[in-house]
Amino acid sequence: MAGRKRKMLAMAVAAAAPEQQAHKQKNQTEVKRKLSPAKLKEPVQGGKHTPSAETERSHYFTKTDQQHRLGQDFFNQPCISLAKAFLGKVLVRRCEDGTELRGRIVETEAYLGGDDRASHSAGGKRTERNAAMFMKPGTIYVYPIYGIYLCMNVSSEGEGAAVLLRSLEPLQGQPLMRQLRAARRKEGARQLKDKELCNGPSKLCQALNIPRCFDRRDLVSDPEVWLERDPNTSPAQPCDIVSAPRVGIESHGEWAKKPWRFYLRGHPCVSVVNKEAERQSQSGYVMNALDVQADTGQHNVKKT
DNA sequence: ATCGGGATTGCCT
DNA sequence: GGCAATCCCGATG
Repeated sequence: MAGRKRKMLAMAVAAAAPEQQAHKQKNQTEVKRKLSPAKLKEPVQGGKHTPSAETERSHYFTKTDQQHRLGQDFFNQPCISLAKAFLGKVLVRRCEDGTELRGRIVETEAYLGGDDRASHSAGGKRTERNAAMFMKPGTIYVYPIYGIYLCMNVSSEGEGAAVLLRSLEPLQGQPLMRQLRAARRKEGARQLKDKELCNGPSKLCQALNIPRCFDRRDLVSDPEVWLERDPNTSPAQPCDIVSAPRVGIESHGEWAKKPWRFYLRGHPCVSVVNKEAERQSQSGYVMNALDVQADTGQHNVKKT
């Protein structure tokens, strides 16, 4: 089952995407070690290159930072719609030292306000904790769970509605992700596979170093965390998306059954596979997303 | 001031 | 596959 080639169509993706014009270019000048977007070759040697060189040789010094960043328009959609639209998009975390961590979103859950009893904002309930759910679309909602973990959401349109990010496919910065994740694990535990780095809502917070204080930050404008489209991947088709009941909320009866968890069919980084839901929708598309990670997985096993 | 539960994870059997 | 870990937040008195 090994070496299938990445199959995603590299065709025109460029269509209907409003480009949020970048904010400050200041990143440009203070870059210490910027990584090439496509490859992940050696970090650039010390700060020897000049800003003008960056501008000229855009191949090596692309400012992908802001180029592919998703703007306010993207987040301005209803919760369920946004939860699906997230699939395939790339979450980026720019760390203190300039290191950028990237992961492709492969699993989400929609939590509506109002009637949705499983939501923190059920019945319009508004507290200090969930205030971010009521803020403008694109606002990050980070909350602690079970005393030890964090979960990251993004507010959408709709009063009190937000999307939970449940898993990512690691794309860049896996060594640091592994380091961050290992901090919590038993000493001497086996090394995590790449696909295990971000396959869960709290795991991805650890791997991308998303702290509680990121609560209420704005994905549209924040310099340390944002969302971008992947220029090499076409948007997920409906047949690639599995809709299943959300996990971990079975105490909420009726509402626990709503199929508001969404994930890329066959993707190895999905935290919980629901075969029943996959049967119910359709089969025969299974190959697509599978190949993507088979590729990445092998890729990353070899260390940098 | 106290109490109970939780949108999970990792280790152990 | 079961279950403990761990503590913040919100509800209640």
